[in-house]
Amino acid sequence: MQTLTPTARVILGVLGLGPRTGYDIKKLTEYSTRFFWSASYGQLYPELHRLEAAGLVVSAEPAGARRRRVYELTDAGRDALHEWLTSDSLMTFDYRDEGLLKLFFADQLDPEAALAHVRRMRTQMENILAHFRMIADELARDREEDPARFPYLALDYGLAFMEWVVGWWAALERELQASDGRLVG
Amino acid sequence: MQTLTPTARVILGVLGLGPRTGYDIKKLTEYSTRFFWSASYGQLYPELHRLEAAGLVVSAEPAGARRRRVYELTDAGRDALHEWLTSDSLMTFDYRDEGLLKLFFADQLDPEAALAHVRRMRTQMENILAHFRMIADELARDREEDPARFPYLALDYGLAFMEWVVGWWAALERELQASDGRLVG
DNA sequence: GGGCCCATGTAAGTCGTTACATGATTTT
DNA sequence: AAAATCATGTAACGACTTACATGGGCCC
Repeated sequence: MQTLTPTARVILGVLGLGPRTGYDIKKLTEYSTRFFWSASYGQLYPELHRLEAAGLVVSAEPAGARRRRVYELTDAGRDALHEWLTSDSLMTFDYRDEGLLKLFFADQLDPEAALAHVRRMRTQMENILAHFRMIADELARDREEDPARFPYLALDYGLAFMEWVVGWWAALERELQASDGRLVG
Repeated sequence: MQTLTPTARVILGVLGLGPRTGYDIKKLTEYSTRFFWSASYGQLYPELHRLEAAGLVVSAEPAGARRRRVYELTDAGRDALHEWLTSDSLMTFDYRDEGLLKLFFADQLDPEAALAHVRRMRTQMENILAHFRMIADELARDREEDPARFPYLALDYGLAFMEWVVGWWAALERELQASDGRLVG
């Protein structure tokens, strides 16, 4: 059995929750896994076709006015999903942060410009955090009727992570401000 | 002036520190920015050619036995670098974490399998952290003669980040262990 | 009737990694 | 003499995003 492509992993995971259209999958990931695992239409639809050809999912076109194709897992698909979830091979862990790259080179800037960069970065991270909190608040409302547990843990990770990030940049900002102050005053 | 490609950003940043060969740039990033901004030969060499054609860098082939091409910034290149470092457009911030994706779907596993996943993830993150500490220790030795300041801040970020990550997974592991214990005992 | 959401798909372009090919020099 | 390191490059492949094309249904 060959390894699932990156996009196949989200697809199977989502279909494990129940039958969905490609559109449904996109919307769900947009709202939940997007921060740590996104999927775009350009990947999603072709991958659904490949998965069906490989026998891991089947689709049905329910009667109804609107053209739509609902996918669900086959037994083989469920096996592949379980195999992926429990396999202990190395898991993808990618991090790319342009703000950190600029910081790395900030010796090439004068102190005010470096401080300005740190401030910009702190602001940008605060915006992402604010967006996160909005989503968290929206989800908190449905939580009582939702039997799922782990999605909230993933959300907690995102929230706590962004809080940590904002804290790190804010602390650096204070530090640089203090040393700038000493130079000027 | 058009935006620099992702790889061009590291290249100009590194060349801002002084003349380097493509090989030098690779090695330096391998040891430092790799965690948050990597560069492979397949991107590096072609991009160096493009940057030279665009007039942002110039190369020289120094006399010597070994075939090598040393690049350095032109004035235009230095301008482009400064422009990038001080621009306030949105900075790339990508995060992809397969362990978190699996956690998101962990309601589909039985409690022991979910706990096993969390344990695996904690272990994997601990290994990355250990690798980080090794690099940090090596760098700490040269630090006294090194006038640079900001690269060490970026390293600190990486270290502190990985510590936070390990802490998060370890805490979750304890939590799940406790609730498993209640079910079993 | 207009605007929004549902819904599927493709094409083009960008970005990136891996593996390979090649060969010189230095170190052990 | 062998192994490691210096050094440059390309080809093939994989993954992803964006923009576009198309059209139906729902709600105000």
